[in-house]
Amino acid sequence: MIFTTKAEYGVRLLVELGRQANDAPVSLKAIAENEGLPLAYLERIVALLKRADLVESTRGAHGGYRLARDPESVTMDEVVLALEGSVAPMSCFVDETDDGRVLCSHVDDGEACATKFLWLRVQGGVTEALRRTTLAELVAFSAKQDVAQSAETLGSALPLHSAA
Amino acid sequence: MIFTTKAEYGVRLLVELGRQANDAPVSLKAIAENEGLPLAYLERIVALLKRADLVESTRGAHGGYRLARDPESVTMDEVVLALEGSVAPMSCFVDETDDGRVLCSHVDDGEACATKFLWLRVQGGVTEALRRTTLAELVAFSAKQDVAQSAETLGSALPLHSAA
DNA sequence: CTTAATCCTACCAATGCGGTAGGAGAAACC
DNA sequence: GGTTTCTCCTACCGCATTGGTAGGATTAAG
Repeated sequence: MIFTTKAEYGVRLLVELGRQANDAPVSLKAIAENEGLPLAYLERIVALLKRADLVESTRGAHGGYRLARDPESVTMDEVVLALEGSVAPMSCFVDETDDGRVLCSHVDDGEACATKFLWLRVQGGVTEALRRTTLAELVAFSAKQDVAQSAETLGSALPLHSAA
Repeated sequence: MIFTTKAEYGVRLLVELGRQANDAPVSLKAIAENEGLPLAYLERIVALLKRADLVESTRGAHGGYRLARDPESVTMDEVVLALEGSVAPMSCFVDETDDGRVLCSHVDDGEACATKFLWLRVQGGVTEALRRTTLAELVAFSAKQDVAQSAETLGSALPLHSAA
């Protein structure tokens, strides 16, 4: 498994916030009910997003969370970094270098890892895929799915659950 | 963490076998000592590789393992699939479809996952990186490292404890 | 001052991972 | 034929992490 539910729930949370057109804060309780996720667990997850300045919060009644930045500018690699810590292909990749880029620890014990070469490629593939996906894109996707689904459940003749 | 030590050790094992020029089988004990890995654990790992027809074994004294195929033709996505089961970005990706391609389980409970869209991209990035890396490439890389290292530690230009 | 929300921290069960132990078969070599 | 050296197989175990809960403090609206 590459990611844990932290990433899953955290991204969903952000998408949910992104769907909100106005800038009124959304309570975690609403999101938890909407997505069917445990509230107490979401609280800990949203804390990670806040620490990374991806969401803002207002406390007290009628409070909640809203996106701190334009969804277009939020790329998934920052999001996943905030949620999962870092994307390390292998346990020997200790997270040293500032922003998620990690390097192998046993560089030269005996023979230099041929595996390191491989894992670096994999890591590149993952971070590239994450970086080229923005929150806005996911929000748009989710909105499209909504349309498709309501059409399908209503029995109309509109495009089905395909992407286009 | 994307991969466990199964992938790490398994790939190393294959590289070690690939370094062997002749077709004489190599014992796990030799590999374990060479790489500093626990023998009993390697036994379980190599069983996965054998089940996937990536290595052949001969039992008894002077027995051991050898590659079952040309290293050029062995891509890392088969290897990792054999070792790790499947590369699933998220726990909701249950491995159904034959060869490692996995799909999301909660396709349409409430709203169709925008996250699924993301994880599929990530999975694509990983498998693509794995598929374009062959065992032969890793073996060559490891050999190159040997030369560089022996030159550096000995100051001479002779091969060190390499296969030949 | 009650209510609804964010915050914070400690706790807990289950799972999986890395590793060990102890053998049982199979082939080479004396 | 027996010993040695391997592959094979299965059960076990400590440990860390994950996913989730509990309980409460703080803050602000009404």
